[in-house]
Amino acid sequence: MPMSREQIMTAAIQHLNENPAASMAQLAEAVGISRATLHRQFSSREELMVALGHRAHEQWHRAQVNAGMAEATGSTDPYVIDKAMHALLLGLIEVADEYGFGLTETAMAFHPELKHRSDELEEREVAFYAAAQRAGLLRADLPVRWVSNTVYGLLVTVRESLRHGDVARRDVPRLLLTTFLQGAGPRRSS
Amino acid sequence: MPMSREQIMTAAIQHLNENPAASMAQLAEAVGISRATLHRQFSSREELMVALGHRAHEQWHRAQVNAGMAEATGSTDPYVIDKAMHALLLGLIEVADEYGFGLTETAMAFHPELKHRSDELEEREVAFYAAAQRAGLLRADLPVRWVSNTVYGLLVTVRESLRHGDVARRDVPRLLLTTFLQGAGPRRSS
DNA sequence: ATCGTTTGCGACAATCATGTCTCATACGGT
DNA sequence: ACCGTATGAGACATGATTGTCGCAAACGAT
Repeated sequence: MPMSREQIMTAAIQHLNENPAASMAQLAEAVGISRATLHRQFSSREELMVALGHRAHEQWHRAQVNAGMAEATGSTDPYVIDKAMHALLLGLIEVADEYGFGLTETAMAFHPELKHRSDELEEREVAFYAAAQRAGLLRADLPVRWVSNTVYGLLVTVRESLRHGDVARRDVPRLLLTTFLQGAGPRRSS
Repeated sequence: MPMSREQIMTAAIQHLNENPAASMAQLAEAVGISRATLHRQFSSREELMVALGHRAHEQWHRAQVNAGMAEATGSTDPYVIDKAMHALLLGLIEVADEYGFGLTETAMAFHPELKHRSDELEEREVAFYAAAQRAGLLRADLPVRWVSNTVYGLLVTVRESLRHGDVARRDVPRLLLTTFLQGAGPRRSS
């Protein structure tokens, strides 16, 4: 049975997470196929990268959908928005962990098609954070794009912490949520 | 007068912040010198990168020193530690902005010498954050390395926000400090 | 004006990743 | 067992980058 594109992509991503600058030859070896076969599935390195980016965006989008982000954005019920925000952040942890190298790799942002899709997804998320601000769930004195970039930065934090083994995987949701919402300062007396 | 190594490095960094994958030819052009002259100052690309990494580490170290981090680490006076933490974060903003490409570029972390120095600087900072935890200035329920990585991630946030023009530069210190210490959640009733 | 140094320019070899191609082989279904 | 297909191995051309070199021109100080 020929190794499917999906299988190749999964293995390629795992290797790219360790060595983002891996060559096609290195990727083929990591996947366990020959360079020729890799080129038969992805005619160029760029095509592979775009395919990976596309799949990462699908995952990202799925995290937004699964969290009910769109509906929550149109809602004014703090409970609905809060629940969506928690679910969204938990989903983003998975994406950041699986496609971590794409968080920082600049090559992904060069392709206009990928950049457009990325901007689109980010835009929806920004709208959601704005709704969370209106509902009083997020500080309203922060520029909403700063909030969005904060989530991004904290996902980099997650990735680094897991890469270095600084924290246990099961602790990450709690760490991310509390750090995002309460910060690292001491809990204020309520 | 020959263009000094320092001048070359400054111009090179500015260009690398825009295009982290720039070739020696592109860097030479950006600096305003010929490729041959660039090679006369830095015999190899690796030497240039190590020199840039070394300078970034110097700046980082300077930020720690200027903040009085070492003394504060040995202190138990919350005021001293708090003052140092604020100064440190403000200093790190400068470093992250100037050497931003080094935040994400993996090439810098491959050279053993640079990695060693980086680990050393990070270790001291971790010790400082631990002191801040003991003094009650940072949450004690967070792994100290998570705290350190949080600062790192928020510096990525700073860089992205400035790159995209999402926030004004003068607002960054306040945004970073309040986000780090209080998070993005609504201010708790004190 | 002259001399020593630095620079830019162009050429050069070497290396590496990419993309294409051929061909023999192994595999799978019938 | 047979046949079509996918695969692996390897060769090949190509392009980009790197690092080196030589030489002529520009520059600076005296």
